[in-house]
Amino acid sequence: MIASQRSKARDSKTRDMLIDATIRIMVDEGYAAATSRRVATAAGVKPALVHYYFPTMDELYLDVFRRGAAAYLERQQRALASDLPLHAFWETLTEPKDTRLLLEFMGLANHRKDIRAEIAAWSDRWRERQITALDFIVRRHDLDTSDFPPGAIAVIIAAIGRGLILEQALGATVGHDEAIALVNRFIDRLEPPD
Amino acid sequence: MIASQRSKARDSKTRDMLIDATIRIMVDEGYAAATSRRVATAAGVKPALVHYYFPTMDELYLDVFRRGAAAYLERQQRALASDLPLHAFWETLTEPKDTRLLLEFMGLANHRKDIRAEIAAWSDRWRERQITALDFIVRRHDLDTSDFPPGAIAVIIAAIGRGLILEQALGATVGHDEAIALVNRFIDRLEPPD
DNA sequence: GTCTATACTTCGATAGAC
DNA sequence: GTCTATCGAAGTATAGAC
Repeated sequence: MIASQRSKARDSKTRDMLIDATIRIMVDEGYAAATSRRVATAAGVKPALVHYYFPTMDELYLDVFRRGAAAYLERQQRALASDLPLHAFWETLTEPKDTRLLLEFMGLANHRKDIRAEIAAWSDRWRERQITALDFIVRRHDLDTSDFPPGAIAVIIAAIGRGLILEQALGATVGHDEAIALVNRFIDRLEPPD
Repeated sequence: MIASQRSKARDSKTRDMLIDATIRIMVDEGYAAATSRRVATAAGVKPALVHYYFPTMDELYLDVFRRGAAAYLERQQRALASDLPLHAFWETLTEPKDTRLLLEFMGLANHRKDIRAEIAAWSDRWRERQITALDFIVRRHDLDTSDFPPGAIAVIIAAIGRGLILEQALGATVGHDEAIALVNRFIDRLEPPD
């Protein structure tokens, strides 16, 4: 095999701890708080070790993102293949921790241009799978795809899920309960339970 | 008057230039790039002057936010008082620069907890005015507020607007045209032009 | 693999000349 | 009001001992 001697120690407990620590800090305090020193301290090691595993901080961020992005895609695909795919998909979109992390990476993308392309690529990948599944769902329930364009639905409910999480993080929740109820009503109509 | 000798030079050309520079940097490169040195350079002055007008960086950020927030509220109210308030409101939500800046502040809120309360307070203020106006719109068009709960509509279309801007910043636009078309269809139905 | 030690940069902030 | 000069803290990153 050619592609397996890239970086040092692809699978290592310490490496995982550094990644976990980075996630925790990004979610709790924002991407700007995830410095090499902070990450090292949170993982219980010395700063130099961060650079042993990740020569630059961008490589750490990219590794964190890629790992999360792949796991997220798997979860999404599981949701979209479940009994009530639309309901399950909506649940993944409102999972606080994952969504908060994704929002931080979207902010980081604006700050570190090198990382932006990676995030954009994964966003498109997620979106395309969502559209494929939603298209199937709409057709299965004998609905018109021009009344319920899968692409539009994917964009919209993802935006709503993230918007709710974003505002919740601020502590601003006026209208949230009503919005959630409305989304649930829509989802139940498009994909009746039972 | 008592409350007018707070900080130095409330109205000053240099002060305005610093605020403008901060906005520009935050929008283009993210809040983490808006350091005292970067802001000073962008405004064509020396870093010490930033601290003359804004003793701490948090005070600069708060000033930028408050100024933008107040202007935004005015624009929103103008939109909500126009001929087609819902249409006009939707336009304010998809204005790229303002929305990008707001999203940066939402990220900053996660990084600088001192600033979070201010943003949350303004979010609630915007939202309440939106709900008041939407409630009026829904009733005027003889629609049922239980079919179109104003709070839900406010939350949802704000989330969609921001979501579109956020993804556009990444360069991820799959499904956006369809989503915009669907929103426009909804808005036209709820508030028919002519 | 993990550490100590260190180099170099950038940050926020202050003192004091002009 | 604006600058020069400077401080101490924190940032990324590297060299080299263990």
